[in-house]
Amino acid sequence: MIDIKILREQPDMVKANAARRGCKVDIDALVALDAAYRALLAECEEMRALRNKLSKECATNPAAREQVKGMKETLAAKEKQSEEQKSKIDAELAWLPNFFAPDVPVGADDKGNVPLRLVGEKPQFAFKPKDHQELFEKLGIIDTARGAKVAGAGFYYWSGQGAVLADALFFWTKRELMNRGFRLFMTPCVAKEQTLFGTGYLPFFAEQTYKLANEDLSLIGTSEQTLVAYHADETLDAAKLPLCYTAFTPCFRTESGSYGKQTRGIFRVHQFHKVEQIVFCRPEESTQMHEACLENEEYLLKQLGLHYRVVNVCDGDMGAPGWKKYDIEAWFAGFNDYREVTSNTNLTDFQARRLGIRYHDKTAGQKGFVHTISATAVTDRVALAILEHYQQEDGSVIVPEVLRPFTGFDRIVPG
RNA sequence: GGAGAGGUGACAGAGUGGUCGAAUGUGCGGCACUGGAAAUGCCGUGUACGGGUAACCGUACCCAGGGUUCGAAUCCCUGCCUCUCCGCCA
Repeated sequence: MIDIKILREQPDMVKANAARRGCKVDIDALVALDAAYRALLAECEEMRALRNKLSKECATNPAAREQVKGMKETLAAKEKQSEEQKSKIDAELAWLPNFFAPDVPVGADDKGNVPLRLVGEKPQFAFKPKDHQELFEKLGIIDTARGAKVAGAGFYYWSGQGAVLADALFFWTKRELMNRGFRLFMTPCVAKEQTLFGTGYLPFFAEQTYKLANEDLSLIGTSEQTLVAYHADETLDAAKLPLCYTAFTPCFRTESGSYGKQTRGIFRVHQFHKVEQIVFCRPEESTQMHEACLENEEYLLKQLGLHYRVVNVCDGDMGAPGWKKYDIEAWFAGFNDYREVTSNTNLTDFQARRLGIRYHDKTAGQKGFVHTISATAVTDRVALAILEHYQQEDGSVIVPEVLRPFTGFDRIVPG
């Protein structure tokens, strides 16, 4: 949600931003509606002030009672109209996207993302590297056929050494983040509509969510939803900021409309697993915290010995809530390409406004909405990158050293 | 799942139709006292929206949504949540 005052004071800027983001809201009509609403609201408040005044006289003055009675219907009608205008304004406002950081590149889709740096070495193979699907079939560590049998296409099982690898990866990641000041959570895996709205997933990504029948609940698409909304309607003490939270949860996405996109293996699925980084911070800190989260992501990938690149995501590839976003694309030897493994967005006050997450600096007497950062730490995709990166000619996979204390083995072998 | 109790400001806790945005206590901020502190005393201390350069003014908010009434924290209905007891249960 953007500040409606910006809409009033700089409608042209809002209009330009909406155009750039492909937002179809009629800004001029919205501005006009807001003006009409405020005029009507002033009328209502005047009438209420008069009513309150007369009501106090009722005990001693019967004439006042008759006068107030006469006002009742008119006031009720005006109030009803102003409420209708307000909800219409809110509904439109909910569709307005966040603004962009000045350094967000222009582009139509992910091809417009700007690579910032390459890190690590591309692994060299004396043989033709397999993609992760070939590998897990050979190793017997991921089972998509049985996933489909039990839950449908897009679901899968990790099993045996593969499940241990994924488990070790997630466990290790949580420990690393805790060492870097993150508080670990286990969160609900379902959330109310208000939560999805507040975090900016609704109304923008409604088709992506699994809604439970006959309940005001959906499966979470990410623990960002439950972690950010954790502080909904709260005022945080600025002295305690930034707050850095992490959680591991499954993430459910319908992926409707994404057929044909990188569907081989389990790259794009209905359920994946993620360790998340969430930061609540003061507005002036958010750029720095955004970079800090990126540094955490890079640290993890470096420790795992993976080759990757960092890209500055362009406007055409960024969701409506985002102000600036970095993706990290790891090298997938079997695909012979870089593919997104993590994503890191500075949402500024977009979510905080919707959820009512404020901060109060008592010493400076400063108040406002916090900024939130939402960044991946690792997901299953990182495990897939490990498989492709560390594969051997015989189809076995070497386990990255940092994970060995948690796997208890240093090589995944067929079996 | 059954039975009961209850949801008021940062917290505790009054208030059962009007001058209540809300007593009192604690906490917090300021001042006084002190060599300094404790204790004590005095003053102040919610949020949002609208209007105003500002001092300030108005409106709304006592879980949420409806209703009764000239007027609702207070009465009625519905929902949500919490607590206690019983049952069931990983």
